[in-house]
Amino acid sequence: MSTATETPKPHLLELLWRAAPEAGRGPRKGLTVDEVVAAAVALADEEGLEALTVRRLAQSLGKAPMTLYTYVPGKTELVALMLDTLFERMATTDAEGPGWRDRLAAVARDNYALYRAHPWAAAASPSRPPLGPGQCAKYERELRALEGLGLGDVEMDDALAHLLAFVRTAARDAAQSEAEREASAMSDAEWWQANGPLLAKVLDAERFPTAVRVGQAAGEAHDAAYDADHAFAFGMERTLDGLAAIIER
Amino acid sequence: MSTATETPKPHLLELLWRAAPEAGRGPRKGLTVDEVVAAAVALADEEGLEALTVRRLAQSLGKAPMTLYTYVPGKTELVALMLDTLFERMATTDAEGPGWRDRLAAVARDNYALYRAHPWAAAASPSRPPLGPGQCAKYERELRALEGLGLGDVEMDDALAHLLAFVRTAARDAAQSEAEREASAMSDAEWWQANGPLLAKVLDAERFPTAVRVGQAAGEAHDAAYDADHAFAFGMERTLDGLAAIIER
DNA sequence: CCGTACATCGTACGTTGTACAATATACAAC
DNA sequence: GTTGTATATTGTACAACGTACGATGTACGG
Repeated sequence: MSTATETPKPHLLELLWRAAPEAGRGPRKGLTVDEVVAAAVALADEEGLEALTVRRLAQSLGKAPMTLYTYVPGKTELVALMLDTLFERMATTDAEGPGWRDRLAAVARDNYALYRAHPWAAAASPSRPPLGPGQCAKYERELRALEGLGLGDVEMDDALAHLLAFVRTAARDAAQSEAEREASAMSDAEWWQANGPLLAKVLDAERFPTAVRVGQAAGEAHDAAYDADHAFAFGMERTLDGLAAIIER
Repeated sequence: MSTATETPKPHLLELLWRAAPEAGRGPRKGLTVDEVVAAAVALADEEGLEALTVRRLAQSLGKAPMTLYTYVPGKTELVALMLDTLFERMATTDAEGPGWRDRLAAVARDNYALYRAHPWAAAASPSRPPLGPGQCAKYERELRALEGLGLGDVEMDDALAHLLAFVRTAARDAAQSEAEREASAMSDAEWWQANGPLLAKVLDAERFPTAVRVGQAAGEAHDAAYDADHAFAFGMERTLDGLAAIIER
């Protein structure tokens, strides 16, 4: 009881910063945390977040499922680790001009590209990501785009969070509508043939005049294929305009 | 083969508009779609989306689990129905002033209130919700706040989608951080005691000068309790400012 | 009055994350 | 060199999920 050798399970923070105690007794470890995380990222990239199961991941590493719990306390922590490595290796581009707007636009585009390349990340990432090295470096780098604009520290954090939340949502919506279109057995024509009559009957222009008019215009404009990217482009300009209101005052 | 009596399973649209064929043969139905949906909404309201299982829902209705599949083709369609009834019964408030900004602010606040009252809806609702009667009425009503401002039809749709996406994300983040705080076994003090030393060691101000300064300021300003509502207030003003750029031009 | 369409429901399958206990291994201490 | 122990690995097992399938009973159309 009192002499029980407590093996405190590694907290998430220790894993993120790779601050494991490095014990020496017992058999050698056949893997590293990085290998597990890398395999998980590869699997999620190729087959999506729902294909990332403990069993599949263990299989891809040539181990039994339960073995992974030696390296990671649970699936939640695994996803956090995946996200942080993604942030650490994130590609960045230079701003296209000297102004704050160019810098923030580059930040937005880089994040959008990241989430489009790894759709599982947009779906998985929580509002406040865990404070790993990758996240911290990203936060530092992106905050610099807002430095020297006359904003207070709190405003800088608010502004960045606002921009990043928009990008993440846009990417998530884009990936989702893409997945829905792929998963849908019906083509657009088939869907319209099946549901068109009912829709026409029920969406009369007297009950919903504005909705019918605007909805039809929007549907024709972007034929649902480039819908998501258009929404991102529109939203990014609006978001930057919104930030301009507190920057250029 | 050719004379096979095909029982076409009801499409989602028919369910949303309650356009079921109303067959007369066989035993009486013991429930209605509305009763099932209402019970599902009540269950999700009280215990969250993850507690909404077919078994629990059937139990709350006094039926066997598989019985529900008589009324709804699957869980996906059930959630769509839940969302549409939520939209149909959604409470709206009047704008606080005569301008477009007051109208849009009212739309944003109404949506935020809806998603805060029914957190599962913010988590479940897809980017493009199904075209049920509730969704259509909501779309019509909210578009009217954008009418007569000189925007094109496509721009009106873009602007509304942009605003609603922001609100949904803000509400989702708010609910998530609230849930995390409740689910966390540790209090803030405990967490800090456990992770503070490592964090202090690893977050040195030389590697991350801006991040440390801004992060500390942000952390102190809103002590994580009213964080989410603050983010909504800030983001709403920024979003409206962003839309102003294309409305007041 | 009968045949059939349909509501109801019990059972079962494949899937998930992971708790638990058994086994094998390699270093620390003597 | 031997022994004790911490630990990596793994097989089995559990509870929960959505839902496919088939049996059973009911009530209306012919």
